[in-house]
Amino acid sequence: MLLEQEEKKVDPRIKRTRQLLQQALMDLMKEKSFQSITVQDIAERATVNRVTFYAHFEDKYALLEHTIREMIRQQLRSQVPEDAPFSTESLTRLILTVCEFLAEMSRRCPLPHTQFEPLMEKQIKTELYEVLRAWLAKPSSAKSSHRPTPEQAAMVTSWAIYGAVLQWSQQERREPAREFVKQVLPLILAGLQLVDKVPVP
Amino acid sequence: MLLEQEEKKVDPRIKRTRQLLQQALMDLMKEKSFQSITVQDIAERATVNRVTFYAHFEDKYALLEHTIREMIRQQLRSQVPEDAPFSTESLTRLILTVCEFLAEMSRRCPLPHTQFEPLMEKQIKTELYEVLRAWLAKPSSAKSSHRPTPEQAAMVTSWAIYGAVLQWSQQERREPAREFVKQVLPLILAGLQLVDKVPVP
DNA sequence: AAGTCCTTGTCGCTTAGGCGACAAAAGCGC
DNA sequence: GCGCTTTTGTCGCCTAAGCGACAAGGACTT
Repeated sequence: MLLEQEEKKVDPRIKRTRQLLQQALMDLMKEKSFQSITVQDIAERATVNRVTFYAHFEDKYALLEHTIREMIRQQLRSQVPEDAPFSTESLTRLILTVCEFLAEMSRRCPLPHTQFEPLMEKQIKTELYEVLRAWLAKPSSAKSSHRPTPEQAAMVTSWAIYGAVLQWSQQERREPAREFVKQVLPLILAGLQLVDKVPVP
Repeated sequence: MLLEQEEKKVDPRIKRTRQLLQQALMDLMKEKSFQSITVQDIAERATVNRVTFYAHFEDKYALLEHTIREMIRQQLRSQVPEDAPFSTESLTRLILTVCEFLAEMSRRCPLPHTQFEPLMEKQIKTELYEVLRAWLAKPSSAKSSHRPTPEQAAMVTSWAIYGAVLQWSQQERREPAREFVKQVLPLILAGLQLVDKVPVP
């Protein structure tokens, strides 16, 4: 209700420039460490003026944040089609996607990525929260006390999911992701079932 | 001498826009026929406004011309490093590249491409001419009469090469490109050897 | 034939992006 | 410490790109 007509009339040049910048950063990070990448490098690679960079992002850290956010968002949305109905299957895919994302990131940046782990955590949880809130908010129109609000449930669950996946991803001998998801799914589901109208499988 | 400081101070936005447009056209041609592609389609794919298209090209035919020209240029330059010294080996690579290009084009556009064959012919011969002229112009500073000028030789040779390769590419049972090049190389070379300072192998 | 729909070009006006230049702040060798 | 280079931000001025709207031509249906 409050946020409705988003991403409508954005100047296409702005969209393109941001796209170019974040693509440039992703490309560069395959070649060298984030620290050694300069704003100049990014601008050059993106075929964009350095000044233009600053018109869009505070600094390279802000761009990194935005980039990671977009990556996780796209990956989540591709697996969970925006307004899909809630189901244990959707939830499974959701958790699985986070597994793959974290595994991919730790594979690609073995050590140096420890410094932007908090950043990733923030972005991933935020996106998880958005998906979950959208799921839970739909059927709940009746106000029943003694039940958590969809927002509360979404918040708790997003933290729970991230925590579980993080632990999984940090094991050096980790089981297959599918296996892991099967094990933690009941845990995650337990909290959700307290919310109004969430189906019990 | 006359044309020296080319491609220096071109606004990067212009370069980028043209690049985007020609990339968009190439992508679209993998999906549908050139005739059925509209300016709108190209602009959309390139994330560029339709009006901007007209600021750069007369119509889609002009873009096609420019695109083909860039494609053949890049392919030639990648095989023959700009100011490589002339040698039979370079010449072989040159002819081979034209073979591959024409084969690729006729493979990709089996029938519909007959209509822009003249267009391709023009662009390919022009680029061939440029490469050859650069080769032949280098050592020739002594003016000897009764010998063709580098420009004449380059012109004749570019036509000869294109003609030979075209005939080869239109055979339905054609020999391997390398085989073919070996056979016609002496023919091509014969004319070049009349030019000052061209080494006889 | 008249009807709609789409594509093609072209027009001002607005906005984002490119540029040169600058000062401030890091790096870095010595 | 001290120069030296590189990087970082920030300033106006200029130019390319986006937009809405428009007329004019096809193409296709009825």
